[in-house]
Amino acid sequence: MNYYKISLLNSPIGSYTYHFDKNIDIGCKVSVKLQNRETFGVIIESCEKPDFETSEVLEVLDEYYSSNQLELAKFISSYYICSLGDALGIMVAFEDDEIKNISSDTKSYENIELSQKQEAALEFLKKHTVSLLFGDTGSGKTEIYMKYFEDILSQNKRCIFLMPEISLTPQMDERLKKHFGDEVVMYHSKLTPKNKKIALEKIRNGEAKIIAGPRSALFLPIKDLGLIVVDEEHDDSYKSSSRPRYNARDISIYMGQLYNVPVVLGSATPSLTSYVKFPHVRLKGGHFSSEREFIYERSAESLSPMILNELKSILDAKKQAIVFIPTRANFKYLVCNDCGHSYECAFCSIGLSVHNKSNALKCHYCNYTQAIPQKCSECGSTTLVSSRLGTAEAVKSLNEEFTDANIEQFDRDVITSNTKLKKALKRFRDKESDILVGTQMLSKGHDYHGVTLAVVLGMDNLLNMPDYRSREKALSSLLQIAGRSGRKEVAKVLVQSFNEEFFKNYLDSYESFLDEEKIYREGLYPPYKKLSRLLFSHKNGAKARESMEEVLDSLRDYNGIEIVGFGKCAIEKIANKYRFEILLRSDKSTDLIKAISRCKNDLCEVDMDPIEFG
DNA sequence: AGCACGCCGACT
DNA sequence: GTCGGCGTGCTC
Repeated sequence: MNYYKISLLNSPIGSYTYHFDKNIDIGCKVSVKLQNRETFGVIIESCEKPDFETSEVLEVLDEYYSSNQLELAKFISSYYICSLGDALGIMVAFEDDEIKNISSDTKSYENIELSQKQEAALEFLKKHTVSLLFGDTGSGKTEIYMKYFEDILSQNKRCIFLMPEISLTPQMDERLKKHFGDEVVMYHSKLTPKNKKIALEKIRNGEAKIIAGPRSALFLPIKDLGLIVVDEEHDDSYKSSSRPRYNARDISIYMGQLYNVPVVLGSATPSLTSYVKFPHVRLKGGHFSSEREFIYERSAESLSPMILNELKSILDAKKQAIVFIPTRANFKYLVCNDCGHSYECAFCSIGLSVHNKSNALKCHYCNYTQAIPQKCSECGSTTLVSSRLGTAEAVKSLNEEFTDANIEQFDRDVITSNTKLKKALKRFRDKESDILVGTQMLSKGHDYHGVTLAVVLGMDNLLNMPDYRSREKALSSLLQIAGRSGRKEVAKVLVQSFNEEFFKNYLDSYESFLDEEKIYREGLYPPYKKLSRLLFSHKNGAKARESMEEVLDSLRDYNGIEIVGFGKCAIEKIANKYRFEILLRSDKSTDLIKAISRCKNDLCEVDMDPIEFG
């Protein structure tokens, strides 16, 4: 009889021992019985007969995880401190199907003309195992990627092309498909089961040469990998916010070493971390040699007369504008003007957002919804005031102001599907709509050729977030939005902020910002220090606190780690669970990992290299 | 993570 | 009496 240590997929428990009469290869996916249910597991190693009773493996499937996948999973499980089963759970297994050897004869593509600068940049990327393509919006990063892809494809190898958000970039999709045809396969969670199956089959049999998608595209059954490109590498959506809380950008670097393939990170506003760690090549200026005029308005957030004036002249000239506001709904808060009572979610310590269209107060964390009250539930006063302008309200006001214009809301309350996204973008491109009012979604990789005015609100809210990256986040947001406009002609960017000095200093040179930010981070924050955040959440607040204190006590015995702070989270309660945290800092991630894996208890959730501090 | 087991309050 | 709430603890 053979005995095997088996990791249970998507289970937090460690590996268990099962037996089987025949030999099973390491990495095979099997089904096993656990308590009363059937679950999937992966053969990790064979072992001696243990001194307890074992169950039999129910079935050996024809799926398997490659040795590279197993090694990657082991790395993820140790670095992000999760079970091997959790790490393997984010991966898609290989199948024993035949690899179609589709003509390795070089397909001919429409020629991409690279400028000399682009050519030089490509040469730079090819010379380094990990490199950063630091190129302004419109400087032609995509052409460089595509040329690099052609090169890898001609060696009959595959490319992974990571993009920030699920299908948020139909333009990128079209562009790649136009050039590479069905050699490009998009893979993301929103695919229908049928399309998912088709995509996976192409990936498994090798027909897919460029596998494009969000962070999960990193873990697909790809053979003969030749290159990983991480576009918009600064984007926060590369960090997973559920277990395992991995960062796909960092995993890409690890995979580059594991698979011995080059990794290219690309961004117009690279993260300080990548800028410090990897050699970069700088591409300045856009194709359209456009200029942008930045205008500042020192004012609290509102659609001020100045903004309305600017928008009016754009509309009069039959041109287009985008308006950025980092807040959804009509307003973020509702407060009684008489007694000061503010409306909070019943289950989260978060203000409820005002959604006039559905006459609802909504919690953006747990989706709790209640009707908008007519009078204060505490004192009966009818003077309830809303604050913090949101996209829906801005659209409403602008519609009242400019009755002839077509103004569209562009956020995830309205753009709920890929189709709606494409349609909204098409209407804007065809000039059926004049102004787009949106959140971060506005800045995610779309080109708006006709836009000559970008209005940017709420930057001070971003800048004042209690987050060591708030400056980086605010400045990069502003630059990303500004980069969306004026792709053909001179454009204005109107920024409403009390922090003109900060933004003005760095707009022309993101690298000078990065260089100064280094000084601020030195000795305190990444990339110079490693951070880890331990989260404890439980319905019973006392329990969560006790659990935190227990871990805190044992952490004090470890050298090489610093306890930066502990206590209630900034958001004390989410979905009726009380939340406590410990923030740790160290020079070396190994010291953090060692201490945490020995001290953590079962309520403790580890967030290595955290980027959210709510 | 699931799922059973077990211990209390509410209802035919 | 039993149905079902969820708190606790185990799963090869």
